[in-house]
Amino acid sequence: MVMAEDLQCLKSIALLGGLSGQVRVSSQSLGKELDISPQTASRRLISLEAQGLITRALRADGQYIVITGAGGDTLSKEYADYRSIFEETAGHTILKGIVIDGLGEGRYYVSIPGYHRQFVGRLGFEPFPGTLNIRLSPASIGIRKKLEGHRWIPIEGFTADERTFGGAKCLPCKIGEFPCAIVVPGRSHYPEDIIEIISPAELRKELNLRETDSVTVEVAI
Amino acid sequence: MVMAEDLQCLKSIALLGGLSGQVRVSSQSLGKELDISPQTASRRLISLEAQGLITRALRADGQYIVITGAGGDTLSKEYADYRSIFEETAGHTILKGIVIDGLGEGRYYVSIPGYHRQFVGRLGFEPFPGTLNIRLSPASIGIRKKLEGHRWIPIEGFTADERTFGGAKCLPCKIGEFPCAIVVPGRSHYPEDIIEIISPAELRKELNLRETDSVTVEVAI
DNA sequence: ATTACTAAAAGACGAGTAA
DNA sequence: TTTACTCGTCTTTTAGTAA
Repeated sequence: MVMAEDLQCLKSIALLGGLSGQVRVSSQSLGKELDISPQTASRRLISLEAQGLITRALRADGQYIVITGAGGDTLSKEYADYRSIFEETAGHTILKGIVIDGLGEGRYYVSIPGYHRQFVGRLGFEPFPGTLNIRLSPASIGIRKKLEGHRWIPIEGFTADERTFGGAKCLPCKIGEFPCAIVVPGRSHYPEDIIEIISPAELRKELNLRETDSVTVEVAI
Repeated sequence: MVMAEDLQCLKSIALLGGLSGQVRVSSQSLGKELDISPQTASRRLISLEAQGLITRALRADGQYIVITGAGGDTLSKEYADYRSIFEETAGHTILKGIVIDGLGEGRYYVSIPGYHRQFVGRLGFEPFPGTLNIRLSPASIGIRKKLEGHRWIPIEGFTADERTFGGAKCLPCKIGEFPCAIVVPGRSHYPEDIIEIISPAELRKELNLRETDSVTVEVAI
């Protein structure tokens, strides 16, 4: 991983136009920009070059710098991070994670008529009796939080056979081409890194998913 | 200015959802994420809190962190930097700089009939006899480089009175509500931090500009 | 498991300097 | 003016430890 200071330095060069072509930079000018000494600035440039992030052409009056492909990639990744912090990806949000084994609870709940009826009526599909459990990647946990503000479909709680069944909420989504929904129980303190998916298809079979396989869930905005 | 490492740390918290609400972070998990020791991670969090960029609620099992408004602003500035590196601002590009005194050359050249005729014909306005010279800010120098790929309007060179006059190119733009054009001489090695503006209006007078006043030039894409 | 201290080790910084 | 070295200083890091 590129060190934070090097990245900061690379960004400055990019702002000066280093991605579009040669930029004249001196240790002093760069130092002023970043509030560091010219010596340190010089060292940073040497370091960036050693990492293959920039190429330098030294002249008497300074150095002409171009950001390499690798350097551009580095910046681009950083940019993607910021985009995922501030924007929802145009039109859809992506959650990534790995398949984990559920506790078999999903299978039980989905088959209870009081829930089943609501799933069919409000989601528009007949859920396969079972859920796909996904452990989200750290970054996806953050993205998932933003989904809280979306239009979740409520599943009402009810009483049957002298037992109370709690409410829940669903968010329609897709895995590959399969329509799905994220289901979150209403009250209980649900772990934030895990989501449960229901779908009319048996996703594990259809997508040939095993434990620890990675999956991508797409939520339309 | 926020230190590069602190910023990196703040970004990680944002990716985990710290902008939308509380995030549970431990020194260890953060350390793993950033490839630093838990001790250092702990120190970073303390530092971020001291700078008012996050608030922390310590519990036995870790700490619950929220990014403050100031923290969000910091990230937002960074995001803006990356946007200006990778995107052209939607619909228009902004160059900023300060007014500097020209050498009076502009006045001379604009009044030469061979040029004057072309300006009128190709730019659609009769230029005031004089140019506004602007020294671009460091960041704008980078942005200006991207403009190289735009559709510049050529001004042909010619010979008159046994003298050759070199070609140039123009890029229509606006300062405030005044239509203008950036003029760049064809051959000569023109300093990259300076642009020359022509306009039908006497901009210095109309906009009450004096030396070192800052100006914003808007180029439509 | 945590956080966060102290103290030793490592590493970065910038002044000075040469080219 | 530059770059980039050396070197002494100071900061940062991490191990160890306590709570």
